[in-house]
Amino acid sequence: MHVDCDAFYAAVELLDRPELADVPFAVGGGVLTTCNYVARTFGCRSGMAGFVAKKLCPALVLLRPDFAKYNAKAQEVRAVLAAYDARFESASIDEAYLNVTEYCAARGVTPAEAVARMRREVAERTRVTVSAGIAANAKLAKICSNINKPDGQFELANDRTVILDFMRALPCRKVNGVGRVLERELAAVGVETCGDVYGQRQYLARLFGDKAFAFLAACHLGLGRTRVQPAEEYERKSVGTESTFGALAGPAAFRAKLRWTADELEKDLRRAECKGRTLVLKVKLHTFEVYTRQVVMPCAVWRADDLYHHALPVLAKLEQEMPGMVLRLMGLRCTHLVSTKKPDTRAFFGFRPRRGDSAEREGGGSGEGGLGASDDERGPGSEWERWPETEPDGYELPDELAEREEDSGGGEDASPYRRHGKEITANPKAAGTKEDGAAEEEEWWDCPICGRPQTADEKPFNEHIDLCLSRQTIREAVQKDALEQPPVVPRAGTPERKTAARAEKKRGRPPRPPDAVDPRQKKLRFG
DNA sequence: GCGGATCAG
DNA sequence: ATGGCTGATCCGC
Repeated sequence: MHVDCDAFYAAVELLDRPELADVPFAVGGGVLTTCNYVARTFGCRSGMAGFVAKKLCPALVLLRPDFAKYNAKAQEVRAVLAAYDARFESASIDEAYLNVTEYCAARGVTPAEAVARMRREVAERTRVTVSAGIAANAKLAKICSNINKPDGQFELANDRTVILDFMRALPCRKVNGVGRVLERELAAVGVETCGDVYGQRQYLARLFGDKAFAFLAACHLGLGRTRVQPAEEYERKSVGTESTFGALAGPAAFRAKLRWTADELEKDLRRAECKGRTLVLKVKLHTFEVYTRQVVMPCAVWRADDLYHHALPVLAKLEQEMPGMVLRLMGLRCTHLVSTKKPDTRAFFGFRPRRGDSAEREGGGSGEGGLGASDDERGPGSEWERWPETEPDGYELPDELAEREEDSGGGEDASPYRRHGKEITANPKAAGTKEDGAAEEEEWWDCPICGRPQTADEKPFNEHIDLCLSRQTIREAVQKDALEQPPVVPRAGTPERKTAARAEKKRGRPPRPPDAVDPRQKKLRFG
């Protein structure tokens, strides 16, 4: 099931300020209309630029957003959701996916009954209305939650024929991951609904790539992921900050802005409890052209001084490339993150992020990128996420796609990181349930090499130290390497250190047949 | 890997 | 004349 709060920011504001009920108002940039006035009059969707809305509706009252308030309310809503699926997945501040299979089985109720009850409970406890979609997978549920909005629900039967009929008439754009661009490109080849995909299938892979084709095929068939997991179990991949300003020119001004940006990024990295080994500089010219340039740093950093120090040459080079450039935006982003958090022996080397399977995830995220067509772990009753053994609909899949048995796809729908607030908080306990078992005081031993707390257990602790020592050695070697011979073009067959590191990295991973090559293991990461 | 581009909220 | 910010993925090279 997918739940979506109705005009969330506006709804929360309305609780505080009932006098707004009669006036058209919006929060922040987007037009969010509990008042419905702007929406009805101008037929706009919830995401309209504030200044555009103001032009259309001069009486519009724009409120300054108060994210602390919205987050607090979101937690209230989530506390209710937790009673229906403790492992629900927050997709953003006002959206979530729930698997209510167990809830329904345990109580002998239908999904529609459970969801109706959940929506009633949310409304009673939080005074916020939510809409919900009930369907066989996340992709369908997301679409369905928009059908009877606001304050409604829609169930799409878990039936092949019903689903195929539903998809046949569904405009591609309704599917999460199909944006403006792809919509237009598809329309250009006669594909406007998901049903149209079938007729044009012979062209699609060539035109849009295998990933997009697999994604579109999944759209036609109504396939999507069925796994739902708490947002905090997803691995964060980057932390960045950027800001827009009036026209900015000149090296001195650039440096000042860069310094400020680095300061901001340090704060964000601190909050995210991580540091990064790759630094990406982004600029937008006054002409709105966007450029990014990245640099790999010798080690992961988080301090503003270090960020600035490494970004400055990148900026200088950009200035050289484009003399006299005038900026309207500057941003810095760290990727190849290394956690600076407390936990956990296994996660330490980035081998296996806590949940134990993220290393297995691969592409297929949210964007159009979210074109991942195949799916997560197969759960019970999840045959719709599986490619049929034979292709009854006549798709001829490239082998690699058809055979993909593992893999996650990671979801074509909203990324769990998008939350308008950065931190990803753990799911709250169910509302109305007692605080069972206060989290026992955990004990940690600090590793003498990396300084990170480890579980206070002798055997894993010693194993960690072994690992840490070898890792430290490799890191130092690589760094020395990088410093001593920067311009040397790597010759084939030389770098035994890399080989060693790669072998090292495999440790702690689940065993894999010796000849099976996992392309995802290519990356080297040092923390 | 890098850089550009698309997408979502 | 549809903006700004954060984060993710995919493609071509």
